[in-house]
Amino acid sequence: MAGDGGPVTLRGIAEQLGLHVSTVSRVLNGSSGEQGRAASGETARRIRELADELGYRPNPHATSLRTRRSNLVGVLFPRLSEIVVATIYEGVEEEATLRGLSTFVTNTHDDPTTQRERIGMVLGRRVDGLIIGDAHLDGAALAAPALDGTPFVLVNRRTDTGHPAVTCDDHLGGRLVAEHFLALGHRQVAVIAGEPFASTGTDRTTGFTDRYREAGLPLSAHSVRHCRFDTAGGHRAAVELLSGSDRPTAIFAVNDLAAIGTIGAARDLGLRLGEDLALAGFNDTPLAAELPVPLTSVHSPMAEQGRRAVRLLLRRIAGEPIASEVLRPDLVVRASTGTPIGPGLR
Amino acid sequence: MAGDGGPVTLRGIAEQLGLHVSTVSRVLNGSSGEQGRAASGETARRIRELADELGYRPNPHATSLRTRRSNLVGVLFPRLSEIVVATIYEGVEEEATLRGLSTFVTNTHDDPTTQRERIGMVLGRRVDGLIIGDAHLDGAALAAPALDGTPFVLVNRRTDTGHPAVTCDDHLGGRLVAEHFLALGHRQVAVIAGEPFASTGTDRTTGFTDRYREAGLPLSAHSVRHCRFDTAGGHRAAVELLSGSDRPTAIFAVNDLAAIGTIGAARDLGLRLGEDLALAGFNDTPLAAELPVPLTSVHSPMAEQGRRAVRLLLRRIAGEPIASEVLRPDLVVRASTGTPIGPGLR
DNA sequence: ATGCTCTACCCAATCGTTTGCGCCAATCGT
DNA sequence: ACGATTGGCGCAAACGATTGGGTAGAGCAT
Repeated sequence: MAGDGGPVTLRGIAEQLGLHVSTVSRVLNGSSGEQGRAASGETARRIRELADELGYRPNPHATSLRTRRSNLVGVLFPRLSEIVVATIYEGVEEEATLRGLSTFVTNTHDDPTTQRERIGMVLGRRVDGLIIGDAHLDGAALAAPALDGTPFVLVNRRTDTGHPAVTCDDHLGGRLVAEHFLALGHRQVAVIAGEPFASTGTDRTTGFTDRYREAGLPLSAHSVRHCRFDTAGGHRAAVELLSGSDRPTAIFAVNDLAAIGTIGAARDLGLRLGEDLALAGFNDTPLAAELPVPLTSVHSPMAEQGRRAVRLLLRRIAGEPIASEVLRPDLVVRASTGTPIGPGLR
Repeated sequence: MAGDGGPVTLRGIAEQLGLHVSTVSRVLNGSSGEQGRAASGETARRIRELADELGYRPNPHATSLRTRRSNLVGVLFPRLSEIVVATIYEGVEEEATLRGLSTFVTNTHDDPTTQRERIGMVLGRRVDGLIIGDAHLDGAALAAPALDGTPFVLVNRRTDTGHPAVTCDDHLGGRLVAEHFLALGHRQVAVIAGEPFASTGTDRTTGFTDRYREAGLPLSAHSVRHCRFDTAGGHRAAVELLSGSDRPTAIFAVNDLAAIGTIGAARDLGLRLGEDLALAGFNDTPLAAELPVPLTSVHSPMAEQGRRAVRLLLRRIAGEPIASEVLRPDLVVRASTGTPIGPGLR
């Protein structure tokens, strides 16, 4: 029962029991070694009993002030309204809760100024570490001097600057799609490559193009189109690709949203998916399967990335040596890549 | 330059300047009234100069401990991976940042136990208030005794228990769809109604059914199907509705995800959208426009709900009297509701 | 009786801010 | 010239928890 006269504190409990606050503190919070030495079994029992009768909850501000540990982590993402990101965050939250951490999550819209601002903001809140999901390949925002000292790990996107990261093996994902297209006999293909600063897009793209090059069918420069990671961006890019003279028979969109934009473009141009045009996306979002023509997509373990990022960060905070982790994707073939248009190629 | 020897504190600044920490505190933080009386203009200037040369950032734990105000708010949602929710959260975050608040946001999966747990968790973090986006109509989780004392407002969903809320006028949204269907001549219609505990679904449904009843065409009980707010749920419900004997010519799905599930079902049953079946969704998510057959949907101001919820909460925290707010939706007609199948009805 | 070791506690400093009050000197009113 | 202001600060007590040191008494051996 709270409300007897202000929130219940260690001191309140100590006074009611005629004990000293330090004794109560040790019983309620001390490392199990201390617990024993702090009070007799009987006293400890009385303390614990009263504490939960009163609904005692330690004041985190006081604890953090004293211990210099906040059990807070900052989480940065471009935009949570993208389902991929939101799903990663679900994993982050799940694992964080399990470990007694709370998270500040914030949208940076991939804008470097906002990124720096938000990093400053969470640092101001004295987080113990950060999980950064909006890294740009050049790692620019991570060079912020303010960051040094505070541990962080990347998730979803890596940088070229070698910060520890948990990612999907995007390069492999791209290869899987290429492999599939090749098996179907597609020789004229294109990539909707996403933003050039995001490793997800570029790695998936190079995975794909590498495989085609190995097959002796290198992609021309104009068959790789960058665009925003959303439906509108995918739509525009697809229109450009599909209205040229040498129209591709298959398109790899590096994420499902761009793929959906591509579907819109194909519709506008009168192309039938899986027949006139093969299309593959990435991330296997729940929508992929429900589309009128179900979408072939690369499945990536998103929530798992989030969980692992938390664990990795925790190890880093503890000062243990850590290494980046790469998770394995796999291809889910559906109707949008239709049937072979020619003999398989190798 | 941080790192000269621990983080920079008021005391550090005060000592370097030969002043007392209280003076520095007042200059840097005092209400503008205090600022003037705290130090001479010259002294104030020196303080401010040194403070930002050293990159001083007040320790929020110390401040919160002392002032009993954390500038933290807890935000509860069923799942952030739903785009509607994520968009509302973007509004929340934007406004919160503007007001100097930070947010803890958490997913409760609409599970009452988790809801209570998470409420306990954010309360344990000593938030100044909560924004609750996962309310159930019965308001059960909000009766938690722990909550009393901490101000909160609802967003997106209201309860029957009269807590202050910011919502879309869902009832009106449902009416708009009914109006549209009636104008197209649909007499046999059905609703995919979402979860029965969420006001969004039930209000949209009754808005719709009320209008049809007024038109002299009351819906039969089995033309209203509850389901989960996701594509799979929509799919199942649609299959049930569409494989019965008196198949509806138009379906109102109370959110876009359920609508997309319906599209999948229609596809499986060989029904052409906008021709054999009219379909309308709700929320006008970015996908709606890109679908092969663009989806008619009710547009609702989602981010704005989030922003208003923050402002409302702030007023409540300040002890001002507040009232619920209802935002106006509007209908966006696209190809999925096709052309009239008969003379318009009234 | 003396010294030792436990057990079961208590003491007090500390984390970094905020804020009511007090104090000294200079200025003002008369 | 003398008391009353007021400008410009300093003092110290909080806020609630943690933690390195006591210390008093009991029990034991010498």
